[in-house]
Amino acid sequence: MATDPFTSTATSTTTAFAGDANSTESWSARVRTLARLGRHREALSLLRDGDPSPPPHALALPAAVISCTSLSLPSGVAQIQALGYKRGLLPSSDAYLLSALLSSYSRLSLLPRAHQLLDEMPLASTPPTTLRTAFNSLISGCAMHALPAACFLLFRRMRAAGVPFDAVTLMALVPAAPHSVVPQLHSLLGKVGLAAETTVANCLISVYGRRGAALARQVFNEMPMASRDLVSWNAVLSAHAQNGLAVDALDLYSRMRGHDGNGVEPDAVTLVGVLSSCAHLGARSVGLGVEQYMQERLPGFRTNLQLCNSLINFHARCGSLPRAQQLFDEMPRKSIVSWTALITGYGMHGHGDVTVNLFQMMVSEGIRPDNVAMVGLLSACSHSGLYDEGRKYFSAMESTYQLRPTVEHYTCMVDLLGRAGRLKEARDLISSMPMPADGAVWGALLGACKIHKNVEIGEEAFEHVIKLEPSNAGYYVLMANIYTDTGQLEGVVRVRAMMRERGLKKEPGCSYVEHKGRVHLFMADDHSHPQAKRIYELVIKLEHMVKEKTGGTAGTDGHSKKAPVPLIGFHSEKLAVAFGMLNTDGGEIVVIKNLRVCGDCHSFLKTVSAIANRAFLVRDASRFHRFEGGACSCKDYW
DNA sequence: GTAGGGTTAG
Repeated sequence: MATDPFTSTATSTTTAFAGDANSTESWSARVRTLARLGRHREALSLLRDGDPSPPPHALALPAAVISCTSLSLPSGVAQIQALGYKRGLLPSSDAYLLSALLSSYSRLSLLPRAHQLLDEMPLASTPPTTLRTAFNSLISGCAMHALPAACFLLFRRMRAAGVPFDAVTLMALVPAAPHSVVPQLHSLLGKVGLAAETTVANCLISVYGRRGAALARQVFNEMPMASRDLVSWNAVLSAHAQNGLAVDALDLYSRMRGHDGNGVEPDAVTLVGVLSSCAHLGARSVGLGVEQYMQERLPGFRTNLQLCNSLINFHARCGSLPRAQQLFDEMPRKSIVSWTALITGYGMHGHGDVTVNLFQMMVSEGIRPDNVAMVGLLSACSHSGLYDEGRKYFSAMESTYQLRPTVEHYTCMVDLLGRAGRLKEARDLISSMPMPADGAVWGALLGACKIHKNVEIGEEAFEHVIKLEPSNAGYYVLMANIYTDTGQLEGVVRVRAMMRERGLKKEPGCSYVEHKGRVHLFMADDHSHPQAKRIYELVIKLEHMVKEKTGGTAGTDGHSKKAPVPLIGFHSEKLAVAFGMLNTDGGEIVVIKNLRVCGDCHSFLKTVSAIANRAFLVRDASRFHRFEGGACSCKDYW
């Protein structure tokens, strides 16, 4: 191979080793320096072509192995190995060369050669520390190739031969281990006094974090403050962000930046986790603060694909869709994640047409959709009422894109069919699923029954959903609302009794608005805000104006049609909007809400947007509603 | 001079 700087002179490897007369640094040391700088071709040329006096020092060889590995030159590695035997460094006298070779063969997917090399080492006459690093290298190699059984077989051999293990051994084993074994390794680490080391604790935090945040948090909490480094913070923060504990993730972020952080500065990894949590919560001010930090302190962030994707996702899901689009357009390189973030954002805003176009553009750029992109597309179709497109893309999953629909895709389809009023079809789709339906699927059907006031199918969905998620209060509330809407008060009483028996409380609704850098949070019927008096006065005034304008039937939910319409409590979004109107003169008021907007608030906000000539952008639990001029961007389809 | 920790989208 002409491009192979090492094997091209295969016959002269031992005679043509180079020196560098002009350097006071020994040329062997220069090989190492060049390799360390990533100048692998130069390192190998020097080793191959220079004046071979003095002959290469043993310490040049591991560096050369690393260079060959980086350049994917297995034949070069083999030559160095041959040289190692000739010089008596192998099979067991140079621990560094052994480690480099074992790791190199693993990285080059030549595990049998690595095993062979290890097997050649004479157990009795090799120093235990050399054996230890050799085993560590190969265990790490097997872990790299996701071969847990091979890792543990080596570990067992190691212990049977009386070879000591260390933190490196266990840090290779922990991520490879089946989850049930991790606590055993953890206690082994504790017994030998290694669990407190920063790198070991970090490894445990990240592995525990894959299955919930509790154990990850425990390890983090048990670390002495001073030994927590950036990686410790990143690992524990990500553990929370990835397990849906966004509030805790943001709490950790603020602790990290404060006294507890001990001067640790967030990096791109930190910010990816923080932005993801902001996107989930709708924590606009925190996310915008992160963006500012990136611009000031991480000038290279635009070349960091993951970080850019997180920022796009944040903007797409927290209100500034144009900013998301702008960032997307400016990206030098996009991945499917970038596309999916934007697709999902347009979907949440109800721009189904844009979503479908984006999806087609993505495909025409040669990006094959994955399951996540399809969830974004299908849920966009459902939010926009694109019934035919939704069905088309669902069936294209298998026929065109070779993707097997998951339970989430079925959930989107049940939602799509259900919203379109095809409740029986939706129910039949659930029965046809090749996998067991989960709570979300039945919940989607239940939600559709709420929209279409269908008690019969609603009861069926309810029965299933409470078996699967007995403690999710939202489903009981949905069922009770179906009974309310259809005038079946005994049903309401029955569901409320179930909730009481099971100790379930409706999750309190809350909304917030940001104003002048501060977050103003409102709960339903909440009087704690300093401006509460004025806010309530405005809501009551608006209620009266709305009633006049709509002829006294404000709610669309069929709430008591007779005589004086009672105010339907003071839902948090009304309070938040009123606060926004009192404190700003124009422009859009952005409200983030934890639950879905109810029918009454929805028609209230539509009418108020016309009366007051203001625009409200409300992000609820599943999408955006933009109220302007008496209408909502969801076209009453949500 | 060798082996070794953290990352996004529904």
